[in-house]
Amino acid sequence: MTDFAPVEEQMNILMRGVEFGDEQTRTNMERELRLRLEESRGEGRPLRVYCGFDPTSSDLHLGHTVPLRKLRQFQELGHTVVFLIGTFTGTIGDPSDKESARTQQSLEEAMENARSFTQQANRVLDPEKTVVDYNHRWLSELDFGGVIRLASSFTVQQFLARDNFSKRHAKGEPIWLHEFFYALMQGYDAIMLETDVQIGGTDQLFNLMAGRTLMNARGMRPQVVLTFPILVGTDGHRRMSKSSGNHIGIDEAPGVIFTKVVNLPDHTFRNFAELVTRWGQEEIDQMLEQMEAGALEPQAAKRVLAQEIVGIFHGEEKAVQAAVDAGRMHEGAAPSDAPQFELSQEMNVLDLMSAAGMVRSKGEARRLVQQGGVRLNGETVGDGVQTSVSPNGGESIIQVGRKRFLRVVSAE
RNA sequence: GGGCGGGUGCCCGAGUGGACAAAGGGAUCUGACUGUAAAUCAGACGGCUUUCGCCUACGGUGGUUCGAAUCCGCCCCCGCCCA
Repeated sequence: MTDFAPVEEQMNILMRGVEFGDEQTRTNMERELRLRLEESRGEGRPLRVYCGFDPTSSDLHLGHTVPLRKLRQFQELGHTVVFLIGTFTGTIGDPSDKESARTQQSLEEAMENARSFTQQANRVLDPEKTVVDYNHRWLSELDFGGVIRLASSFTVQQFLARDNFSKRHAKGEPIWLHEFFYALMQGYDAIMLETDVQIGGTDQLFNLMAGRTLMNARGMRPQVVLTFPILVGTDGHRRMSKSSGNHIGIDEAPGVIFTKVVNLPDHTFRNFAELVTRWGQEEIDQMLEQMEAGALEPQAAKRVLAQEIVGIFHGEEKAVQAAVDAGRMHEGAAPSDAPQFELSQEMNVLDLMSAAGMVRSKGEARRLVQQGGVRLNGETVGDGVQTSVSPNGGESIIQVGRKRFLRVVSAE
């Protein structure tokens, strides 16, 4: 039998970073969680905690790591964590993201994505203590009568009250009927998993609450829900997501993550520091104060942040290297992880850029040269056709703009 | 089922027979400036091509026309209102 830490000690860790946007909800959830922890400790029974993830892409980004790290905390306190992959929900399309409201994937695609997804999640979770499950297992078994019974717990008004739907309704944008079922599906997940706690982003509050409603309707004890602030993307405003193209993937190269973090708008510092670093609150507040007072350059602060984030996913060594590379790039030198191209015959700069995949088309390469954006060994290329590189055994560096580098070496 | 309004490039959106690879904005990229940022300014922004030019593109398809994103037929899809 597991020995659990004192309840207040657990509460301290678990409630950190939790945000509901509503005081009453917070008070209620805090009370319910405390009660469950007390029971858990008394009975020596771990709580079942879950969070669902959409396998819409095969890569995890920093936004995903926020709930993952909370799951990790539950694991470390001895509770059972279910990493649920929305293999079925993914085939429906997520209404929280208007772009993907209609994109529906096949189960095969979802399973395929789920594989690398899980692998990446294991960098944050403790694989030994994680139960991985897939919701198509029960959702695809549900018959129409079952769906209707779930639906009968809600009114249309309840759904229309949801921000996401009411906005689209007001603007005359499509709201698909199947999107309503998304909440039902998530709620059904909670029922089937018999969860004690479900966590998610604040944008998921409605869905998590729907789970409570459904559990209640079934005579089950409603799950405790904990929600977390949304991590913004590299644009500094919209929620981080791959489809918005403002994501920072945890599987991206150290140098890429480092650069993306340093280039974040200053005002996102708190958001990132609180949600994706291992730093304590005091430490973060102190940095913010120093920045406020002008004692700490935001740029320098973001470099520290970048190194911390790279360190979390790639280790300290890579993080230091990324910082060094960033410095080199600033001076116009190629970073250590610059892609390499093996040249076997003399080529002009345009063909070379195109062959190496630095540009989408030769037209783009031509334009970049015209705009003075291409340098060969530090010298701006004036004519992409006249300037060529030959495989003479040495190394040449082609640079596009400030951050795209290519090492050209001779093929054997 | 009926009436009306729509479907345009990565996104939003103008364009209702030739001057349209298609206004404008956003996103993105390059240059200047700068804190490797933001803001600002300048330029670029379908593909091939040194240039001329050619090809592909305005929901789909078939027409009309010397010529269509623009007109006509059929089909698919969305919104609003009525039932």
